[in-house]
Amino acid sequence: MFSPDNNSPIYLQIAEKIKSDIVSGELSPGARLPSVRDLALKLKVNPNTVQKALAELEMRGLLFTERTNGKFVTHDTGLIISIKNDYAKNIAESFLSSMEKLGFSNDEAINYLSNLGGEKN
Amino acid sequence: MFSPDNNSPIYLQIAEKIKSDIVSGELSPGARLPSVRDLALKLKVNPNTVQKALAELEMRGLLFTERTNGKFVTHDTGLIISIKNDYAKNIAESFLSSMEKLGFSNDEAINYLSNLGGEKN
Amino acid sequence: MFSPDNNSPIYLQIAEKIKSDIVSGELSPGARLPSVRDLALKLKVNPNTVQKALAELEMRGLLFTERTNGKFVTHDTGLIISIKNDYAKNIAESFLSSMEKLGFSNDEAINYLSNLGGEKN
Amino acid sequence: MFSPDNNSPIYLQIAEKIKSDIVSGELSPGARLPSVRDLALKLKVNPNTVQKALAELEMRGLLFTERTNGKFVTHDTGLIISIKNDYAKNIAESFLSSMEKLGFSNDEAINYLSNLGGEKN
DNA sequence: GTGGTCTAGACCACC
DNA sequence: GTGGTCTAGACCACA
Repeated sequence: MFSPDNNSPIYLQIAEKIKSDIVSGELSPGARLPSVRDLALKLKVNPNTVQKALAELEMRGLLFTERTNGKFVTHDTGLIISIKNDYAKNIAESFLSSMEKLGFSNDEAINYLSNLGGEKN
Repeated sequence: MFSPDNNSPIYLQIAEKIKSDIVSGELSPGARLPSVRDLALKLKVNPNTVQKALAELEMRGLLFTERTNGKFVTHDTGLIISIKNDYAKNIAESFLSSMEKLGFSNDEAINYLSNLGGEKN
Repeated sequence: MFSPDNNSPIYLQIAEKIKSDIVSGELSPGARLPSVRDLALKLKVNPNTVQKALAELEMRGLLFTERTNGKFVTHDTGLIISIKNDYAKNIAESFLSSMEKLGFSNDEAINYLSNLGGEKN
Repeated sequence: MFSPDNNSPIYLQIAEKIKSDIVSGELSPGARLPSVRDLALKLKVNPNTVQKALAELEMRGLLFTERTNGKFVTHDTGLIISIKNDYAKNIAESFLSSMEKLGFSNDEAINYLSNLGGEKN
């Protein structure tokens, strides 16, 4: 499920996946996550790895823990939206900056994207 | 100059920098690079690190070596362009995919970029 | 085991050895290599040298790495075969070209080989 | 003319070229070579490099020097033939050994060569 | 002075 | 214990 692929540590891949599930609404505010053990089984990784991934998200406030009961998605939709925007901004800026390094101005980069979408497969 | 920043190894940062200098035309085809030792001094890193960075680029055909004489940018402008396009495509697709994970459609992602540009310029 | 012999750097000798173990089937697809440190001990060279050798093979797709877990032979048997054929072709063409420089036609070169075999076996 | 290509030092490339010219008969026994200076000009390399190449061949007895008069191909045709055979043997054995590393038996290697010749472009 | 190789030894993140 | 990165410093062949 999660490849021990080249660059990115597994726990971050997992955290990323859950984060995008939350931010894109696939995991609703207040939803209960499967237990660490179940997640570990499902993802075929060490429970410690899942634990580390969830700790990451809890630190950022996207999850909270009810002792003895499990881990839940935050109810704070404002936070979710704000995190979503932060990420979007980071991704967008990093995109523009990468393209700039290749010699594309911002406008050229955006045009490139539009054309790419047009040709797509 | 090049710091052991977050995630990316120094030698890759150096390789990236030179790569973009080549594809953006800042380093012309056939241009001679500073010697490995000089680069190392300038970038304040170990010569081996520079060596590793340049080996990366040589592998991809962006550089070639004249033994005892130095390292040079390839004369193959076709290759340079093709590599530039490859990179642009990868960057663009990875941008769209990241944004999609946040719940943005391709069009929304592009719009987001345009607005971002609007705010900044 | 691997000596700084005439011309070829140690790391390439190591890479060659492992490459031929892979293409000749001595190392099966998916097989796990000994750890970099263990190989270094066994071959009596510095771990960095082994690292460099394996990086060569990883680049060509013959190996892949699972971080924290080890290095493995690719499962892509098609690739292995294709690389084997590439090498065979290079070796054969370089043989014919070398013999041609000595004044042997292709047929003469092949005959020479056959007779050589005859004497030895 | 002679590329400062990757692996092989220029002086060896030059020595090889002259050696095969001698061994293949293109340079007859007793023939006078162009002066070191002329060769250097023609090959666009440093005279020292030519000097080193010729010294190599002189050492093996393929050339001899007449002071004030120039360098000449040896008259000893027996030596030329014997050197030719030595080289051919080395090349052939190294071919078989390389192919063996890829998993080809001697017979398979020879067959491979024959087929390659048949398909040739 | 040019690139290239190698060692020894240290440190890091990850699992 | 796994791979990966980096440094410092030495040595070599070549031109």
